[in-house]
Amino acid sequence: MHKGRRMHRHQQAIRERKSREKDQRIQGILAAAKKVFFSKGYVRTTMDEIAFEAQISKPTIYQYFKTKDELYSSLMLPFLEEFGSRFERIEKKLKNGKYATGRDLVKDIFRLFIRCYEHAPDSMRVANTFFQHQDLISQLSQEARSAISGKGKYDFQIARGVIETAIAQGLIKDIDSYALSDIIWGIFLGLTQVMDMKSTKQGSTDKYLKSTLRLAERLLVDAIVQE
Amino acid sequence: MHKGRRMHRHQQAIRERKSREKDQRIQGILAAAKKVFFSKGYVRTTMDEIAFEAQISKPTIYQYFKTKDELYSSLMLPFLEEFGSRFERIEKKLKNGKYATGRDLVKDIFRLFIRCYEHAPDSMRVANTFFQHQDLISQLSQEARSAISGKGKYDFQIARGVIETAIAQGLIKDIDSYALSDIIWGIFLGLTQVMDMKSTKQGSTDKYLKSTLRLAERLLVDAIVQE
DNA sequence: CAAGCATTTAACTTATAGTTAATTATTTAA
DNA sequence: TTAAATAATTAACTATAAGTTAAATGCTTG
Repeated sequence: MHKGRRMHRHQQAIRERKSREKDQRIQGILAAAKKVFFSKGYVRTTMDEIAFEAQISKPTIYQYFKTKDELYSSLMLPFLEEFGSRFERIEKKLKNGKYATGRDLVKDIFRLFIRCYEHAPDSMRVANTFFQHQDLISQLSQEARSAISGKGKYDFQIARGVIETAIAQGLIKDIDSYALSDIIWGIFLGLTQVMDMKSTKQGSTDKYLKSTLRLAERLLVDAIVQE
Repeated sequence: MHKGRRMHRHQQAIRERKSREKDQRIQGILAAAKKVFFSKGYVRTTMDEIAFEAQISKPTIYQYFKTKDELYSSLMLPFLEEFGSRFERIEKKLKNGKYATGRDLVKDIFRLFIRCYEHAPDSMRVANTFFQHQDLISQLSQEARSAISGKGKYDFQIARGVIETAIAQGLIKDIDSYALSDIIWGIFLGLTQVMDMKSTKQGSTDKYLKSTLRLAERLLVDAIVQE
């Protein structure tokens, strides 16, 4: 009986390691893919190059990702998750009555966007480019599609919930929360893109993006904060 | 002598017709390309299908457009031109002192975006997706690249000029005109994209986009108009 | 009618996504 | 220690699409 139980624990441990290794492999592929997709763009990225970058063979990639599209889309998930969890923190703070003014709330929301951008600017760009490929989304496997659009919808929802709570608390003016949350997302998405359009090179862009976001924040505060 | 002159005029007329026909051919290709690119997206669009849609053969396309990328990018030009000329009209009106309030000016700017969107929503979307393909731009022929980026820069400039003039006239508050014009472009670009993200289907989107834009307009007016 | 032009046809080359089967290496369980 | 299972690699393959080419066709002009 003892032996049987030890055995079982051993197998358990092995399964854990295997799953860990599998995860590492997937992470390795994702990291390589992100690097190549970001530097070359979707169209000019080849699976062979990703395999080379990840130091594995091409069929191995296909063992973990059905298609190029699916690999590309998978880069979105961790990013959307980070957005969501950061929003959740703001939501918690808001529900605990930690925001004295709407200004503070808006400041935190903008800080969230900037942090996400700073934390992973390449992911951010990949995310932005992803949304242009509407046609890709529909081609994904059911699984991948529902995972991504689910996370995306969740992020939208939680952002809207934050706005609604803020309105209920009288922190910001009574405005259509759907539209307002779309506007805030839109400002951020649009601004990062405008920046990318204007300067082919990077570098000084980040600083300018941040100062422009600060102005956008100020304008938004002027427009929506309840005095 | 008479005969020689008539001859010359005749040749001239023929050259004109030829150039007109050439232009028609190009327009036909562009129209077909726009249709296919918009319905299928860049990746899944084939040159054979564009040729079929335009009712010409594939090599003929390559007579007018070096590559698929260049054809894709060329769809941008008329769009950027329309933007520019609409902005020029606003600029003229502004310089003639036709705007009594900043609110009227902002309203016209938003109307401009909505008109461009209504007039050619597919171009608008193509334009949006175009800017994600940073990698495409660098691959274009010198000619195509400078034409597009030139027009794009011009549009940015004229928008900024309008804002500066409005500030000088005391219609809107004294705000960094570069940043403010980026924010306005960003709102529009971002919002159309957020809309595209949220609804895979179209239809009701347009109405919702317009009402959201109206809210954005109101917020912007509240934030930047000088009272 | 002959010369010049744009267009088409039909083939081709090249690149890449995606797949497969045989082989090799590694790990596990007895 | 060894047989079985697992995972990866190799090296091929298919299919599709971009881009090219040359010869043939037809239309316009002089």
